[in-house]
Amino acid sequence: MTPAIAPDIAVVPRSHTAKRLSIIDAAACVFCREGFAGANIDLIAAEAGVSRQTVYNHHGDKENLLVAVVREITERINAGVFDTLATFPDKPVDLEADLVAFAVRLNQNCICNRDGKFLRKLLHTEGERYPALFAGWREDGPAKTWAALAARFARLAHAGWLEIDDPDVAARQFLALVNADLQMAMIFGDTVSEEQLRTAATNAVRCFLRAYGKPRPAAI
Amino acid sequence: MTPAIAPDIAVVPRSHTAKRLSIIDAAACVFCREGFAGANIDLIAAEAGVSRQTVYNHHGDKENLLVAVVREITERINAGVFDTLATFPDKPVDLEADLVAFAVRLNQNCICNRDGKFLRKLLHTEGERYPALFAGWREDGPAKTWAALAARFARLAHAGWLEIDDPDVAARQFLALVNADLQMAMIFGDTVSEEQLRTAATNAVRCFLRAYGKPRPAAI
Amino acid sequence: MTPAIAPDIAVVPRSHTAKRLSIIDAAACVFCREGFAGANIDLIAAEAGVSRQTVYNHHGDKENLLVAVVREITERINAGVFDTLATFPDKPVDLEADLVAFAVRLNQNCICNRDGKFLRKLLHTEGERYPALFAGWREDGPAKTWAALAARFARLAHAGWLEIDDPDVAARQFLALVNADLQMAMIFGDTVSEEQLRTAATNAVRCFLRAYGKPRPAAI
Amino acid sequence: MTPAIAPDIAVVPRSHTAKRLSIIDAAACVFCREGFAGANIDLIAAEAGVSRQTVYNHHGDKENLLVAVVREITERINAGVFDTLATFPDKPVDLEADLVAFAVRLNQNCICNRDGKFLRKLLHTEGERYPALFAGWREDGPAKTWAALAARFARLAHAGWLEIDDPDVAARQFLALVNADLQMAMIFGDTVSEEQLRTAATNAVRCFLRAYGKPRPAAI
DNA sequence: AATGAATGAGCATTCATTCAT
DNA sequence: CATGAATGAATGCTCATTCAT
Repeated sequence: MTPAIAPDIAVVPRSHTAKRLSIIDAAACVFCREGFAGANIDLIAAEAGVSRQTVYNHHGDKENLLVAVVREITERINAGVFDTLATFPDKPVDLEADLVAFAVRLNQNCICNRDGKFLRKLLHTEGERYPALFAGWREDGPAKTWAALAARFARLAHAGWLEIDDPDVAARQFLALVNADLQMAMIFGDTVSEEQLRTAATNAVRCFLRAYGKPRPAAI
Repeated sequence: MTPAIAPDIAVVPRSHTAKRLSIIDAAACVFCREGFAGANIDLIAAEAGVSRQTVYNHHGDKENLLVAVVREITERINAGVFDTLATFPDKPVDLEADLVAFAVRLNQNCICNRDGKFLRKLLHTEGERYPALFAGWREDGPAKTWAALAARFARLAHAGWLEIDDPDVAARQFLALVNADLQMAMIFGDTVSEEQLRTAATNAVRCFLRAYGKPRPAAI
Repeated sequence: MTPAIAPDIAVVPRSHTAKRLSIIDAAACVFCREGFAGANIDLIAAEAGVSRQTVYNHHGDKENLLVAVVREITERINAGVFDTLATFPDKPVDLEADLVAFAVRLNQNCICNRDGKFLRKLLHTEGERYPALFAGWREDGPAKTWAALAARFARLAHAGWLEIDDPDVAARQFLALVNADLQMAMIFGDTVSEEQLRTAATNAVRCFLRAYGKPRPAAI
Repeated sequence: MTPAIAPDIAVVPRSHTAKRLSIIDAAACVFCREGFAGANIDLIAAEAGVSRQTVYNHHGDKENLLVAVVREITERINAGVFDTLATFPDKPVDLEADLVAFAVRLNQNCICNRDGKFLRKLLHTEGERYPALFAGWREDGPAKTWAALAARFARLAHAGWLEIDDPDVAARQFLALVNADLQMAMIFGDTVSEEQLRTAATNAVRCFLRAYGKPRPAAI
């Protein structure tokens, strides 16, 4: 009955973790759609494919479940943002093209994807009521990613690609520009095409470079 | 029962309209704080200083009340935006200073005030679920205000103050930049100081002008 | 619309108070039958002939309802005990007969009646879990009634009818004897006949007088 | 699976019976604390140090478990009472001292101990609802112990130590007096000191002997 | 228009009980 | 025998909505 192959050792925990994850995903989905108060635990359970009891066994409480969801999502988002930040064009060939590609990745992987949408909605619906819920995210998320992005801009400035007074401000502005054309779509849940992503990124980067770009640095 | 004397005509309707307004204000407040599902009609009634029945007499239904709230708020917001747009510096003296003042007004009167916050929250919490609710706003709001702002930019460009390819894009970018520094504060309901408003506007306008400004047009 | 006759003035409050009382009575009944945990608020409401909401409007909470029940019952019991104490034979003609009559009244009006049964059951089922609930009762009930009864015995002793060392002990013993024959019946909710009451009282008083009675005091 | 060697025979059954007992003890404890309806099988299992399944394996049902608890406790109580009855002073030297010692033992071993408390609570909480549960106890318990005690008193009376009309009544009264001073403490679960026990017993016996004692019989 | 009650639905949560591993 | 999940029924409580006064 118990085969000798290793993977099975992981079977029970896997199903456990898998259930945990599917619960959190379903909960995120329902919380976003209906808000915390409007979310129905039975619906979450059904959407996760588990019984109501399992939800309670795993998370004990609706509020607890929200906490777990926020934690999970913010962790994923943070990880995604840092991954994407790592693709920032430190030694660009064609700065505009590189920044556009970067902006597209940012939108695709962090802002316009499922998790990004969840986080944004949760922030707006519950951010003011449970600030503590998002305190961790603020510290590990924006506080650090904005600084990291600012550092990249500062390096580009130092290398002669950009002309920037305050890299922090520039970083926030870059992100604001990158989102400028997509906000409405995301609020109403419209699906965003690749082309829209690219256009938005291009618009943003062009504006950004008109503001802060320098006539390409002297090549050595 | 309805006497013919004038005073009464004023008294009853006034209190009627006043109640209507206070109900809508209270409802807006509670809907934003608690979300539609979490909002309690008794609480709204209490916060409006009227009885539950009066709420039903006026609006008939929770959903109806939401509709009324959205209508009222979007109307106010739209009016405010157009009022503020009217203060756009068409014939600027000091373009940067004029744009900064404009941006401050925009934030102060349309985006960071009570109604702006309400609309933003409602958009995020209910926008995806009841897109129809906001269809009117989209048409009368962003669609027109963005165009109007784009037209102003186009005129400035034509007058030699700006160098713009696509005024629509520039308008969206201007708005995005104006909000860049304040989003987090607004999500968490922090109070925003005058100075923060001014700094945010200054940052935004500087970036915008670095991107699209021209060495002041030749004065005649 | 408002008739001049007095009774009507009391109509609304009456129904309110009447409902309050019927809720408490029903709750007492159900709490005793099923215990606090087993009591079903819907059942209480039904038994009281009101809607569930009315129960919540009046008492807010299951626990609160229990508190109200205990308060009401202990008040009634205390009042009944003091009323009965007032019938204690201070200047007896036939001491035995007088004490028997007193004991019968005590059992009938305070111990074997509905309220007495309720209080006893609540004491046993919830006394250890919510001692605070009954703190008031202990102070205003036993503490005072025992003392009052002891005082009566002391006076009888002083008048030469009894020979008592410690009136407090005697009072407790009198009560214990009065109940000796009825405990089992009350635990199982058997109905107690008048005759049983009288026999129990007679047995108790005979024992008590054999222990503490004096060969009738010298008549003047 | 079940080896033929003796030790195992002892081990498995022992643990089995031990578990059975610890389940019943835990159940008794929880039933008394929370009442039947409020008792949680998981809690009982945890308190017994076994798994929920084991509880079901042993007793099959919550109601069944209650039956087992009542059976066990009443058996223990009955056994205890008869053991104590066996220590009744049949040929007393100092009747008062002997009866006091007997009363102390009675309280200590049968009434104020864990089982006594459990039985009393169960009687009050479930006695009226499930009279059948306690039918066995009534027959094997009070019916017999009261008779046995009455017989002892009758013998003492015959031997000239007591003067009693109805030994049954005297037996009930003795028990009532013995408990008079401790009821309140037991209802609220207060711990009862040795001294309190002795005082209560002394008070009771003094009263009893004043009522029924005779100037010590002439020694032969 | 306000107040209090009622109705009926909904929902979070608990729990007894069973099943598979 | 333990663990964890599942099922299904309760149950406390809230709430939208209506009605009567």
